[in-house]
Amino acid sequence: MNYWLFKSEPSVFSFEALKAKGKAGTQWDGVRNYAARNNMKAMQIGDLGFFYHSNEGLDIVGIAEVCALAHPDTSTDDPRWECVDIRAYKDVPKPVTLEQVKANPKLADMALVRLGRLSVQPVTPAEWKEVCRMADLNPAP
DNA sequence: GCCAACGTTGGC
DNA sequence: GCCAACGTTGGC
Repeated sequence: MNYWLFKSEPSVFSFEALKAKGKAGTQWDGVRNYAARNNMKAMQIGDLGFFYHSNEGLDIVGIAEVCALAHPDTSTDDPRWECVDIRAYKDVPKPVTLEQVKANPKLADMALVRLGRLSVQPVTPAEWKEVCRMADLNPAP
């Protein structure tokens, strides 16, 4: 099991929108960045990822579950781009803001802080546990 | 709305 | 293969 973080602008696709997709979830399309794509290719069914709202909110609002392995992104003809499918796993009881993440020394190396623009990021088990603790999600899934 | 950071593109 | 120009992202 690996942990990840998915970024999305809520005005384009929010966690609420993901929940509305139900168990089938949706393909996480539109990613046009090699590092982000490589992260998706490394994902396995059942992997979990934080769902982060960028631009508005600036907080981790929920957890998503990978429900299909990387496959061609149907939103483009370019065969380089692949994506996984994700579905909503659960809300976090208390959203964790970027400000809180930045203020926590344990999370100083998180990609969210260091690689601000990467849209699909890996999260270490230690970071996962810490953010879950901050979100009042005990035990961490 | 601005601007910094950074990834990608394309000319050489 | 380098590097300058450009476009996009995302925090503020």
